[in-house]
Amino acid sequence: MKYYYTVMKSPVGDIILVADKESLCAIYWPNQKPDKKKFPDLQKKDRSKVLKSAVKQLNFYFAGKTKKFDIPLRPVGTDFQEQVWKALRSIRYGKTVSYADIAKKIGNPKAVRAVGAAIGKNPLSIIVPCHRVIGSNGKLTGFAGGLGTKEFLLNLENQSAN
Amino acid sequence: MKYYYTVMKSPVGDIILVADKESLCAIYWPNQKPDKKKFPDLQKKDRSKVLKSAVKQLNFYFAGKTKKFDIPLRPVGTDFQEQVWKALRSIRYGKTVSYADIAKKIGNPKAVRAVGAAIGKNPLSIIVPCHRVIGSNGKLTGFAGGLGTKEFLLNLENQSAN
DNA sequence: GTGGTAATGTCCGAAAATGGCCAGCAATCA
DNA sequence: TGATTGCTGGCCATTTTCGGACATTACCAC
Repeated sequence: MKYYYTVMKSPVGDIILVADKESLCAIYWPNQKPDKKKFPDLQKKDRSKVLKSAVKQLNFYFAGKTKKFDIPLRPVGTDFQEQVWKALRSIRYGKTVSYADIAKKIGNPKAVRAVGAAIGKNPLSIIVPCHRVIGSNGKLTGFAGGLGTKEFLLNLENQSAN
Repeated sequence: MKYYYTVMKSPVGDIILVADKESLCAIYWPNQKPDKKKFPDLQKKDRSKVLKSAVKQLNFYFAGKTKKFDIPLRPVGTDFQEQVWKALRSIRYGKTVSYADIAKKIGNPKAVRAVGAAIGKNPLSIIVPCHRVIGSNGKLTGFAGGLGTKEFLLNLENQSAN
C-alpha cells in the first residue's frame, strides 16, 4: 500500500498529514513522526487531492473559521479503539467531556483506563477531537501533542465558539 | 481475500486443496482442516483452473507417472520458513535427506530443530516434498499426514524412481 | 481530605515453552 | 569388538504467556 504525506505550518508548529489514495489516515504533531510500521511506503506529495483539502480545512480551523471537517477518513485500529474514536467525533465544537463519559457512551462504563489508552492512540488528532476529553476533575491530564497544545486548542474553540 | 477449495480422492484418503485466484496455497491431509485464520473466506469451487490442474498432476503423481509439478504456488510464511521450503524443493524425486542437511543448505547448520518446526508447517505437502526429509539415523520421525502416509509416499517414489 | 485499590482493553517486552533434531556418551547384549 | 538403545544437553525460530504500563475514575477506609 502506498501512502503520501505533506507538511503544513500551524500555530503550534509543523504538522504532518498522511493519506492513501482516497482518505486521510493520520495527523502528526511536531514532536511525532510517522509510524514506519503502519506506513512503510511513504512519499511526499503536496498536490494530493485529499491532502490539499485537509490542509485547507485545518487552516480554516486554526483561524477559528470552521467547526466541522468534511474529509474522507480511514483510521485503523482494533474494534474497541474504533468505537472510542467514533464516540469522540460526536463531541461538539467547544465542548469537553470526561474519559468516563466516553466509557459510558460506548456501553462499557468501567473501561475508563482503556478509553484513555485508546484515545492516546487516536491517529487523527484535531479532526477526531481527542483534545476535548479531559479528566473528570477538570484537569487536562494528557495529550500526544503536549498539554500546551491541548490547552491552545481548547482556548481557540472557546473563543470562536458562538 | 477470497479462497477456493476442492476435495480429491487419493490412495491415502481425501485431500483438500486450497487456492486463490491464481495460485495453489495449501494442501490438507485427511486428518487436517483448512486454517480459518489464514483462509477466512473459503468456498468450494471444483472448476477453478488452478485447482483442476493441481488435482490432475497429483493424480499422475499418485500413479507414479509424474515426478515434477508445474503449478503456481503461493506459500506464505516467515523468511526462515520460506527459505526452508525453498530448500525442500531442490530434493530430487526418490531421494531423502536429513533435517541437518537442510539446515546446512540454508547456511544455518545448527538450526536443526528450527528446520524441523518449519518443515512441519509446510503448507504444500507433496508438492513441496517434506516427506523426503528423515532423521539423520534413518528414522522417519514425523509427518503431518501421519507416518504411514510418509512411508507410503517414499515407497511410491522408490518404486517409480528410475 | 488522603491514600489505596479495583476495574478495562491494548500493546510491548521478556521469558518460557515448544517442536517432525542430532551428536556424544554410557550401558547393554551378542 | 561392534551394534543397538536410551539419555542428556545444546541449538534455533516461533508461539504462547505473563506482567506492566497507560492521557481514569469511583469508592471505601482511615
